[in-house]
Amino acid sequence: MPPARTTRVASRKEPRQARSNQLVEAVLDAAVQVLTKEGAQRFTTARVAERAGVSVGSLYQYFPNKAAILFRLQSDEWQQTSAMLRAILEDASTPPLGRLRRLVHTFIQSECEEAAIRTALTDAAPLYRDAPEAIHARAENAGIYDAFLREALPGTAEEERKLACGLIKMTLSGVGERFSQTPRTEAEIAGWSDALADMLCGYVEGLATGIPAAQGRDNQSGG
Amino acid sequence: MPPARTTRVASRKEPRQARSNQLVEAVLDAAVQVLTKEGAQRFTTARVAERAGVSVGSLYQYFPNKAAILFRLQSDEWQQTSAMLRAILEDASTPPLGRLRRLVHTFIQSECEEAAIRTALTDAAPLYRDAPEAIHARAENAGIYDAFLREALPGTAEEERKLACGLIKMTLSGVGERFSQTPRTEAEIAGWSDALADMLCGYVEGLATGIPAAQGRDNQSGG
Amino acid sequence: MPPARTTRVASRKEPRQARSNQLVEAVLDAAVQVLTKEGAQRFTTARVAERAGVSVGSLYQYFPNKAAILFRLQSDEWQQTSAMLRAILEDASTPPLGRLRRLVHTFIQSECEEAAIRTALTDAAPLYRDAPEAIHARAENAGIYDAFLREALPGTAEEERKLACGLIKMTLSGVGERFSQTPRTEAEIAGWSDALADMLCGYVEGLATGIPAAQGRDNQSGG
Amino acid sequence: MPPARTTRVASRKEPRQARSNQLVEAVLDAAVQVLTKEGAQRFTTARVAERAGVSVGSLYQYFPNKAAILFRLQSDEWQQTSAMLRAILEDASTPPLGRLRRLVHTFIQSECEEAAIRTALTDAAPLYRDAPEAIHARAENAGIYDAFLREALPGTAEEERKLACGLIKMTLSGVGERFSQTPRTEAEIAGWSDALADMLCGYVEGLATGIPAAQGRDNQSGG
DNA sequence: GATGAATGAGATTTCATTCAT
DNA sequence: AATGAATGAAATCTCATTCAT
Repeated sequence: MPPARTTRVASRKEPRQARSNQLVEAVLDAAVQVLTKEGAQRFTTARVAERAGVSVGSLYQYFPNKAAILFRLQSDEWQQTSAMLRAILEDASTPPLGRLRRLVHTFIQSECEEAAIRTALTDAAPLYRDAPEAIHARAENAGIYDAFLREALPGTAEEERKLACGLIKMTLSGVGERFSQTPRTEAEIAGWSDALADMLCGYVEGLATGIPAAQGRDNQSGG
Repeated sequence: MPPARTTRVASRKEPRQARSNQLVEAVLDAAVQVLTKEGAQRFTTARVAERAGVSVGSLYQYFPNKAAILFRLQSDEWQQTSAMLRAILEDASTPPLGRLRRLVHTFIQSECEEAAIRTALTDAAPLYRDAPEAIHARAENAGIYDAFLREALPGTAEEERKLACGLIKMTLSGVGERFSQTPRTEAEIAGWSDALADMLCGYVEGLATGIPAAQGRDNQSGG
Repeated sequence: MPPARTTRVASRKEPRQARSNQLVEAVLDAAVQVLTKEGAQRFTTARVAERAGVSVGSLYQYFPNKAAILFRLQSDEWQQTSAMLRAILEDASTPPLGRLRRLVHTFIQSECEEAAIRTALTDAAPLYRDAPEAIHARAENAGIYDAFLREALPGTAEEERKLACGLIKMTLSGVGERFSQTPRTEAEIAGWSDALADMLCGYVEGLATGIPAAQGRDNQSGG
Repeated sequence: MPPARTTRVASRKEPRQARSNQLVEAVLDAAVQVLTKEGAQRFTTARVAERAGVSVGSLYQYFPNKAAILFRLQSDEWQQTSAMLRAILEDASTPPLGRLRRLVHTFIQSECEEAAIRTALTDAAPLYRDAPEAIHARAENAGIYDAFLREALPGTAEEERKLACGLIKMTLSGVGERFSQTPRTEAEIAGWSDALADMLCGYVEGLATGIPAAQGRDNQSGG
């Protein structure tokens, strides 16, 4: 990969009424529309400005460059996902694996609903991916998973937990991304979510019992 | 998403002579270099031709457009992966879950080795993704997984097997992609591969015993 | 002939401000210069922009593509011709054949004056000819001729008049085009115009008297 | 118009068996096909060579450049027209105006039949038009017309005859070109040809009687 | 004589960004 | 603050012609 002229991606001026600046909202809305209706290839500042009903000049008053718009969109997505994660994984009224299963269902469902924008954002990722803000943002929800696993697997070693955290996270987002690439029926979503939850819960339970599903390891017969 | 002007992506002429093959090879080599050293954004036909030491015109004699070069790269990747899949999953001398575990290790290892080019190809995917050749190519190794699961889970219903196939495939590639995004040590690779293999083997074994790791399901206590 | 990728040829934005109009005018002026001084072969957007003293980008802000510039030039030509046609053929103070004669003179004169640009535009015709706007524009002055002939030949059947309309129109433009291909003196222009007018007036008069100059028809002796 | 880098357009080597060289014929056939099926825009030497089943190299052994192929096509057309002209206008067994009428019918008919190739050749004209060979070739059939008019209008002055020659020629080719631009039925062809013949015969007869259809002249009443 | 791979100038068009108004 | 006209570098792709084999 290239030295990646790291584009500064944070908003140029923080609009005084955070989140409520109409222009910023209009631009972000328009950006989503352009992205989903025209694709990442045709995502141009001119098109976004036009659809937002503002001038390019105004657009550039709040976003230092094109990447910043995309990053902001992605940021919002991440924030929503974070909130969902937190709401589900921290829900003490449900046993841990019940939460994990619910998380899987909710996450896959939302991935399918947002497939269009997510695909487009992924396509556009090279434009904002390497910005420091993006790198930082991605690290964020690691903590939520960790707290969850700390609760689900009380006795586990730090290292092992970290690894499990990462694996669950990657599996969820990787499968979510791929699964939602094709349009899905509600039944399909439910079926796959259950299967994925089975897999993840099985994994976590294996860790809990200390007898990891070690089938296939060299010293084992494996099925 | 947009109607996606589907680019034809197949090679322009089937080079038979040594000279031409050299040119095609040179272009593909150069393409990999440009992609990994400069990134998908700066992947231009002019740059590829220059680095290959040929003229743009020559390049266009063998590739109808830029997407075709990228697709060819991706195609080769897929073919290698296919071969690996087949070699490992069809190895009758190893018990099924042993093969699955070996597959995970080999796959993750290779993902890490090829991380740079794979990331770049992913970035460039919008350019060739919708070409009919690409769509067809992606469907290909489904059969290998299916045969494997048919052997590993003899009694399973068609539908259930299909789902498991898809889930394993998506998990493997999703986790592989995400894991290899950061540079990894050999130890990390081994550790994560084992964890991922544990998860997948556990899942398959669960299917085999007919007692899916149903923890967390609504009618269950969940761990 | 080929399916002819029909280029949209209408102006990109309707320039309202003085500044923009200036730019459009500059481009059109430059286009005429390039066309006449360099020929249709060397008529490129870059050259036009350069001669107009604007950037290519600006040019493309007002014309969606090269064809649109040419079409606009042709359009203007057609409009001028239309106006001339109308002014002459609708002039009630002159007897019909007098008007026809005057039309011939004026038309041939103007064809000779604009020979250079007209030839160049003809050369470039393949670029805009098939655009819907062009097809529509060409049909326009048919009405003027028709009204004229209705007056000159009151008793004639619809069908016959239509044919005469077309014939006169084609003769005028066909001869005009060919005659103006070589540089001409004023005397030549006058002489040929008179001859052509003689021919056309004779033809119309023949239609009027109902005794078409049927010489040479199979049942006739023919001179 | 530009100084027009006058391309030498004559064949590079006169193939020994004049007109019978298979390669030349194949190329010319292919050229016609490419021109009519793909249009002047897509008329490339590569395409012509491919359709002719020869290599570009071979093509360039007999034609010095692309323009030469087109010119040769046009030349052949002109030669055919010349032959037709001569056959009809020199036919002593028919009275002059009868011949003229027959010429009109035959010419218009053939224009309609060859519309496709003629349009394409016209589009391509800028490529060969200015070559000395082309300029010379165009002047050729003037003689045939002149001899004809000398016979039809024995007493006419040199100058007047020259003018009439040119006018008839331009009218015929101009109307033929425009009329054949739209597809026509046999009935249309017959009807228009008669009308055009009426006009031309009327004109010639007017010259013969010495009382040119002077309607519309300033000192006349004009119908 | 024939071939066809190689060339590379050149054409069209797009788009992020600036800055005068 | 807002506008949107202007910029011009850069990207993709074509094609007439040559020349080594």
